[in-house]
Amino acid sequence: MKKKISIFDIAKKSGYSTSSVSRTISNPSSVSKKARDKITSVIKKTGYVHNSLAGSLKSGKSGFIIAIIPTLRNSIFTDYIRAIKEQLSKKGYQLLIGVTDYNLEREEEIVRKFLSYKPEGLIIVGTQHTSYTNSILLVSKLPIVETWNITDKPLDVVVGFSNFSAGYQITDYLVALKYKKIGFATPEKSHMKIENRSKRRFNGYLSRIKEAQLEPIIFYYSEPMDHKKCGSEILRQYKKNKSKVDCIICGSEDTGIGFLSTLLFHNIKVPKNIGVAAVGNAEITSLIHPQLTTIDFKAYEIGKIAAENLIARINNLGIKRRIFDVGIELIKGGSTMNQKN
Amino acid sequence: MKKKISIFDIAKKSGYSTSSVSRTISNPSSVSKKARDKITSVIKKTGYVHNSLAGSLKSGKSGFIIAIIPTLRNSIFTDYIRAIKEQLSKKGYQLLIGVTDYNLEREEEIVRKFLSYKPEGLIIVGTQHTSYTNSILLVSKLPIVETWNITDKPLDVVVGFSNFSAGYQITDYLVALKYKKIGFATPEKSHMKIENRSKRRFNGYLSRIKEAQLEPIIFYYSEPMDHKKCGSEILRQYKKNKSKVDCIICGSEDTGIGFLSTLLFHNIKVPKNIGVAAVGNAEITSLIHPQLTTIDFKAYEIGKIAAENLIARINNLGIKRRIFDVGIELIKGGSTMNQKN
DNA sequence: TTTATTAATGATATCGTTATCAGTTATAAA
DNA sequence: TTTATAACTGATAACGATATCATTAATAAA
Repeated sequence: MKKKISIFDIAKKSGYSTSSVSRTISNPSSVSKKARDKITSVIKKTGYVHNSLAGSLKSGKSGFIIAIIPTLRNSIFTDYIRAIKEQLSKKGYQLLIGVTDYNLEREEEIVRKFLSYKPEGLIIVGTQHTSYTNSILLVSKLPIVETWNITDKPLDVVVGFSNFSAGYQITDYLVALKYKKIGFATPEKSHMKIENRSKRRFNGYLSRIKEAQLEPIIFYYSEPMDHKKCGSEILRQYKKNKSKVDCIICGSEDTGIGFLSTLLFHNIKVPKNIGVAAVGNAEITSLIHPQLTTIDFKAYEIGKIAAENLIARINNLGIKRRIFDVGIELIKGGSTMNQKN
Repeated sequence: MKKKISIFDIAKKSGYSTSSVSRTISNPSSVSKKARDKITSVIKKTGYVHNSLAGSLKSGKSGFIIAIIPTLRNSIFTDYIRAIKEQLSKKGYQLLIGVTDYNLEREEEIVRKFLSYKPEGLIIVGTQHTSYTNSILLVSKLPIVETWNITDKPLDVVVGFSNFSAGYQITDYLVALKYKKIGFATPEKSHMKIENRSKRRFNGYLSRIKEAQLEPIIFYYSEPMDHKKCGSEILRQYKKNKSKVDCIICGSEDTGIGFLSTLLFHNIKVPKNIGVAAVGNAEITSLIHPQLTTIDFKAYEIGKIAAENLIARINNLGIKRRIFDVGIELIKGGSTMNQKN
């Protein structure tokens, strides 16, 4: 059994000290060219592989960043992770991903487990956590960025948008289009235990509906379900009394996509027979024909800004702002009628 | 500045040795209930967080698994990662993800960097690597699973499917549907530098076309492009001479989706005016109306089997099989005409 | 009761780095 | 040339766990 090669072997073979070898690896410019060249060539020749674990142990810097998300099933979160990953890679940080499945207890477990990797920072989806999660995060004194939901009192930094505003704005657009009977589809009991996003979107809708002096029309569906099932459940309710509603806002992009494709499948014309819109966006909404009218959450941007801020915070660059509202974007698709100018 | 609490502090405060504390953490059943309870309570009280890095250093087991993928932009790879992540989490392994952007030099860099985390295994997309990558992987003696493309001589284990067969099977289906003028859209110069997947799919098509004594009709588009641009480029070529082709197979799911949605946007009826199919699948293809006829690669399954095999290999469970062909699945959508029985 | 066996505990060396500090050599200033 | 400063190098002690081996306590067998 051959013993593994360590920094000592490189030191011996190159005629320099372990210190110089270590420096050559982590900060080459602090070593003379002569030494650097010699050491580098020995490393190549021997096939030596640096051990980051040992390095991190001594230096106290692991280079790990934790990102905690509810699921990998939804493209908004994979876009978000992609943004984070890109930013971190640029700066040499390693990403560790935890998936909670929308479960706060699972989140707590993950946080606990992941803290043992001695991360330098943490990005987490949501602003609501168990009290134990909150306390260990606080005690850890780690830079933390909470994301998606704007809150007044973040643990540290928060990057997101207002769900109320999302619901409000999509409704506002439909009101402007002169829809008079605007419905809203929302899960009966939100499976989004992590936060009551659905409820907030719904409240935004309600608020705008009242301002317009219209009647709220509510469609409930039970979760968890896949796109298509949600769609057919809403369709069933819609069919019961078509004249009562001229447009339906789906509380999430998944539901919107499912509902729209269900309508198309049943040859119900959109937007001629009924308008469809959704709070939430995904690449796919622009590929369906007609394109789905949505509120885009800018998942990528949230991830990007969150990661940038986390890195700045880790490196103690004076971060003053603690709340970043990245806003939302209205995407006007063909699934609702055209604006009359 | 308060000193950080270590296993020594827990040992002292609980009246047991560091050995017992360590055992309580990593193998509780090897410690008496009395000791375990005492130690556990001290850990809770002090808020002690275990340091996996130090543990890994001594034990030589990091618990890290590396997965290297070309991109996070494509849902087939996020599904694949999700499968891997799920399997690894079950067994307590940590996933580190590297993204190559379809670049073999980048892949080499990533492999080198990631080996410094002393992973216990590696799952990688593709079977073609730089010679340097191959050599460090071989030297590392790590369990390795290559994925997606079946190859005769894997580095270690390979899990995937045959691209030739994918091209062949979709063509076979269209032939069976009595299409006579079947076109194939493929990138002029594949941006998939990592392997010539496109070419292999195309060869599968050619092979079946010849057997059917039909004429091959080729559409080239230039990459990299987004879905929609590919779609309109193919549309342009199609429009030049509509009578020459009654059905087009797109070499990738992205292109298929883009082409189909472009056709719908231009009010060209599918499959009435033209049939559309694609090699490759994504959740979205079933949500578009009409549903896109595709060859599904079973991304999730590849990831799952790859991870399961890697874990088995790490734990030295007798793995005999080295090549896993997970096959492919024909999804019959409405974007091609119905089978005539 | 005595002996054999098993379960539980502890002392200590060690994993492979880097931080720290001390020492040496090279370069610039006087 | 001498002195001051900067650039480079090296010896050594950690970082915080766990593996190993030795020891003691508890239980079963004789």
